[in-house]
Amino acid sequence: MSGSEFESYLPLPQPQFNVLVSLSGGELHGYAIMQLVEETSGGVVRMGPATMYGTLKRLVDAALVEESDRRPTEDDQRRRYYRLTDLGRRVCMAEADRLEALVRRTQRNLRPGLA
Amino acid sequence: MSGSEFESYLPLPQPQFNVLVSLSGGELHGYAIMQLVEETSGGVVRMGPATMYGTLKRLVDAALVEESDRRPTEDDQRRRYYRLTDLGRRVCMAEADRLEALVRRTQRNLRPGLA
DNA sequence: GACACTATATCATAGTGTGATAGAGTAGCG
DNA sequence: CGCTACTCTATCACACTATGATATAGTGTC
Repeated sequence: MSGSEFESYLPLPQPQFNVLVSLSGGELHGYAIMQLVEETSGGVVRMGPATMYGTLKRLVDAALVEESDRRPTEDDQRRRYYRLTDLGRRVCMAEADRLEALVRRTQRNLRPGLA
Repeated sequence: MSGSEFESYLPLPQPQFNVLVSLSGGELHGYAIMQLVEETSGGVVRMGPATMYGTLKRLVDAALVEESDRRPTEDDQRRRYYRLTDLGRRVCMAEADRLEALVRRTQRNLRPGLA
């Protein structure tokens, strides 16, 4: 009837979706995610370390994200890199589709009739 | 630098956005919103009464939604109708724009490279 | 008038989100 | 070097949100 079999993960809490989207562009370490989320949202979405690392932990526990063992040598050794799992990629897309429908409905209802 | 002046309301908690989108199609009573959210999400998003009425209360307190004094005569008298305020309409659009950017980024990053 | 459903409402609790804070590694500089 | 500023991960304590369960009452139908 509906769509994918990932619905049990949906709707994704906002910080989790933000992190998944950030990682959709390639693997990153936590601090970089924090900065990226703030940057790409134009400063609207601010994610402090507590939100960041808590969210990351939940995503790893849910197997949507995994830690990469790769550590580029020229890197700061503290950095821990994370990447999407295949499941995470699919869930992220499913959530994006869900949100897209909401966005379209909003725009259809609200754009034409600006009082 | 950024966009609208509604950023202090963003990001909107998910249930609040769901309610605003539901009301973007016209005024509704609470029970109808509950059903509409579940229907339009294909059953993925389920909003029980506690979430519904709690969310509605917050939206009214924030002046994004207001109760309509109109009561269609043929109606069940218990029903209380709600509608978007002008502010609510703008905030809803701003949130939709924010989400649209995330959705696009996800699709751009994830659609092409389906392993 | 009994029964199923609609409709609003609240409580108690679980689960998330968040600022503050800590502490260690890194980089530059005098 | 020793100082300072910044990066990076991490956790605590608290506030806020979300939710299932439950209550109560109106509506419709047989």
